[in-house]
Amino acid sequence: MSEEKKFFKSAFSVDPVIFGFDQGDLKVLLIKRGVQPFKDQWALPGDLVYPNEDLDSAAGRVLGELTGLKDVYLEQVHTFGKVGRHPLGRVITIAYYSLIKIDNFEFTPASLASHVEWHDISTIKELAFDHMPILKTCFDKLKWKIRSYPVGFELLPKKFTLTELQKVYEAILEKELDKRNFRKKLLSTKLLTDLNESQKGVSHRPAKLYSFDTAKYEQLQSQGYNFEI
Amino acid sequence: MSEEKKFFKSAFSVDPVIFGFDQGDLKVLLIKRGVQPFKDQWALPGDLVYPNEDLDSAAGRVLGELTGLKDVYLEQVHTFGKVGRHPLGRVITIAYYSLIKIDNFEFTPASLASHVEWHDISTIKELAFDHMPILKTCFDKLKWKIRSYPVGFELLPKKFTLTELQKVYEAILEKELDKRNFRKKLLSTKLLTDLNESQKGVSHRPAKLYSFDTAKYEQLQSQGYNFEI
DNA sequence: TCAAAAGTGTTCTTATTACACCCATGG
DNA sequence: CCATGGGTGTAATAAGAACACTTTTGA
Repeated sequence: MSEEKKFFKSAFSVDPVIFGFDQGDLKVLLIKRGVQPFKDQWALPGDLVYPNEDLDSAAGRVLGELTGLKDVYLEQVHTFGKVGRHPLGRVITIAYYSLIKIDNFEFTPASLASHVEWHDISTIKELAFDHMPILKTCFDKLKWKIRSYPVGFELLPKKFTLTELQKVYEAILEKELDKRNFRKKLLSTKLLTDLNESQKGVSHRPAKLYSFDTAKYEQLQSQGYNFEI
Repeated sequence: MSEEKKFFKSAFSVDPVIFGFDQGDLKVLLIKRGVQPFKDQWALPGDLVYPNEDLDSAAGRVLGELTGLKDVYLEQVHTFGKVGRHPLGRVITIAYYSLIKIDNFEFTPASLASHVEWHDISTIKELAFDHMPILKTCFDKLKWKIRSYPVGFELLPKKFTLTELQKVYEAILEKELDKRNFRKKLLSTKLLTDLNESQKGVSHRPAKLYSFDTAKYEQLQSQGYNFEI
């Protein structure tokens, strides 16, 4: 046991990559660091995990403190643990990504205190620590995920139009999709509920609103159904 | 900094799930624990990560100590960190899976010392710690991986027959595949080199031997090619 | 009446599935 | 000459890709 003491001198953190969607662009929530190391640089909003705290809970806590949101989509991606990646000691970090509905987002006191901002993912060129590769890994995972699971909806309000949904896919996959094929595919899943409502106040033909039928998806999934785009 | 001291009291381990393939069955390398906790129970061959050791290196080291092999296929899968998952303190573990060619496998002194055995994956019902869910998570990842990347070859000798390869896929995917369609698909990738050699000493028509063209795969992949089964 | 985005089907091409018989070898 | 696994092709079906015009609304 005393032999093992030397091992118990490490810490670990969680680093959630928080994705949002607005105006046709995929956004990432970053904080501007107020303290050393990497003072005044943009970083992912990570935190150390408490000794009595589960990893997923820690990621959820960081997310809640920052956004005021509970019960959002959160998924572990990869653990980064290079020796020397953190100036304070041996700290490995477990990366998560989260999908949130930006319109629900409220700045909490904690997030007002420091600088917290949405950044268009395509404009992020430099981050503190090893946060650039973490961001890339999480984005790649999201790219894969959205083709096999219906997670795109997590970025949209409950009621959305098909064009909005298509723009989510286009922003994440970084390529344009054919409107007719996209609609055909999505509607053929039978997982979109036509709400018989329309957009209001747009100066063009108003689009129909849909919602995603989570219950039906879960029921189909339990029977072996796979959502594929 | 003293405030942060309380965080630096944790340890982390790596737990590689080592897959092998023999006689048509997918195998996992397990050790029988010689010490408490979980003495005399089967477990994944994990170890604590040294303070000055990278995570991937640690997983490679454990693998090398146990099997005598270097440079084998190794991939990080997921990090398990529930409070209380380890009796000695806060220990989170980073799970890896590895694919090795069983015919290269040699017991090293380290592995002779303790009990080390290949177990047919379908027969494993109970493991020490939280190693059952770790095993399941790694197996699920391998199932996914083999459909999108040519990793099945890692489990076979350099020269193999198409039937052997098919059996690898069937063992991992846990379902039977059509012989003609499987061969058509694999040969259409143009990534198998026909060695113009045949099996020797089998009491039936001898099968042709193939090898996987890694260089060609990497070249195609860099041009955006996706291997899909 | 104009601008802007919504909505809608068909054809062509490609990939997937299902399926049965002859072949080469060792015993 | 028998038992064993190796090796091969085609037809039917399903999925994916390409493509252009009409509709509805607010200004």
